Amino acid sequence: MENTPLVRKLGAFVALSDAELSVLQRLHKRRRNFVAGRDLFHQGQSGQAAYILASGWAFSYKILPDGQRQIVDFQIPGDFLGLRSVLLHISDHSIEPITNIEVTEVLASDLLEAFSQTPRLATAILWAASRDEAMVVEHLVNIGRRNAAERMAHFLLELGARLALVGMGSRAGYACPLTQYLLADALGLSAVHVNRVLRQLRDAGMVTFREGFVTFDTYNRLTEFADFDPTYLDQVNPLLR
Amino acid sequence: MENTPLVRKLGAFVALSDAELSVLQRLHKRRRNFVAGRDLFHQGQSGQAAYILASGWAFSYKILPDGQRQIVDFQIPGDFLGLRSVLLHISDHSIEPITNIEVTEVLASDLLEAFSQTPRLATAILWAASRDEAMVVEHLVNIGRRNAAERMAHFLLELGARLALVGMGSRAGYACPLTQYLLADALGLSAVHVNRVLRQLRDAGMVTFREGFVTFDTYNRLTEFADFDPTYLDQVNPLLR
DNA sequence: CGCCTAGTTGAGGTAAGTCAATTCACGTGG
DNA sequence: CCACGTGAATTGACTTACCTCAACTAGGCG
Repeated sequence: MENTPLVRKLGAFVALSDAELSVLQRLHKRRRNFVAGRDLFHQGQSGQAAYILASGWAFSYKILPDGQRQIVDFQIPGDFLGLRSVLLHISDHSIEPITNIEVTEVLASDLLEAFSQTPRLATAILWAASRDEAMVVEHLVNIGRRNAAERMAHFLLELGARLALVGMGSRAGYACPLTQYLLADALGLSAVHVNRVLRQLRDAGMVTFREGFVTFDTYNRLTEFADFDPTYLDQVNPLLR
Repeated sequence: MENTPLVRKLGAFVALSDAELSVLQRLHKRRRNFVAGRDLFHQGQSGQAAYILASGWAFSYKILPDGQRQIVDFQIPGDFLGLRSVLLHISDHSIEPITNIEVTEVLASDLLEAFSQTPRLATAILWAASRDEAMVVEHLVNIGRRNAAERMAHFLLELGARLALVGMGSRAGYACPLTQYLLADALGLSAVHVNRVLRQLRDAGMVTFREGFVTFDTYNRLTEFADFDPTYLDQVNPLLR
């Protein structure tokens, strides 16, 4: 019973007691499904519930008035969807499933109430939110100061490391349902240039992204090229005991 | 006694009881001063304490191995310094004061202990952290999808709105100690281009940044040009009562 | 007085964007 | 079964936003 995605995720941050686990269990109200391509919620909407992604892929993004899109992050199983929206009581971004997805719903009211019963839970959530923020910061550095090829390499490595943490990837590579258009909007590039950069990395013998699979040809050379340091992703042993 | 920067900030998020206020008071251990230009802490260092900025300006940044710098955000009075570092137990970024600054120190251990005494405090901190994250997300959109002039305009407006919240600015403008080099590293531009863009905005009659003062010449035209929507900054009335 | 930092401007280079055409896989309907 | 449309990937030709290098000015300070 303890092996829901949420328990696994938070357990990595804070050692949870039986009492805390049972509070956590009661948070999972409903299991829901959403189809690929239809927004879970939209920027400007007020956030009533957050979700934990159980299976499938999604992405969070913002749309500019001229129609341009910036993807903030991709979500993989175990990740929160819309946690910030719940806390700020308004969504500053939209979330769209890439594949069909399964999620478990967490109501805002339940979450806040759970905090008062088990403060350590609040600490765990705060930890998870901080890790999410650290990822966004790394994306900022990526887009702000790296060129297109380094950016792509860094992105593919980060995604691989995150997938490896949930058993969906390794140093060899991983299955990846992202299109070049999605990559473009995540990396602040044009789709055409994404294509050229992928070819460049492939020709250089570093990574190959073909037909839904990312293959790391020379992992070490790639990490050096991209200046990839996975520290910010590490789920160390529980820090609160 | 209730009017420390931290109390003001958190009180905007969560209505705090007398008991909670007194816990909060005890958090403020020491008042410290740091001089301009010397790092408060450095990336890779383990975070033992966070600070609340009482006066002066600072910025958080990351350095790449080739010496390039990406500034993640600027901190003004009332902002946290290194909150994420404390929670992740390791700093993923550095912080440097721009001016001489005064801060109050909050020890990590005290903060976590306070959570267990007053869970609503944890909620308030989580709120504050979410707002910080929302700002970083907006910076990501800014750098990823806006051109240099829009980026600059958006940045100056955001800073103005934040300063207005703490009584240090208005729609007319504000005092601003940032150099063009700092702006460049925050916006992912070169210092030379920052100079040109500032001239362009000045010539267009939208903003003037001269000798440490930002003056909004035509506030409405500027917000439209930059697509600036301050929702993500708004400190609405306390949501938890 | 001379050095240093911040700002300013010009000339020329380049990384990445735009526009456009082609291919391929897939699904859908006549 | 084939015609057709649609979305994704690919590649070429051309444009451009921003960068780099470089020179010069002005203020602050030992």
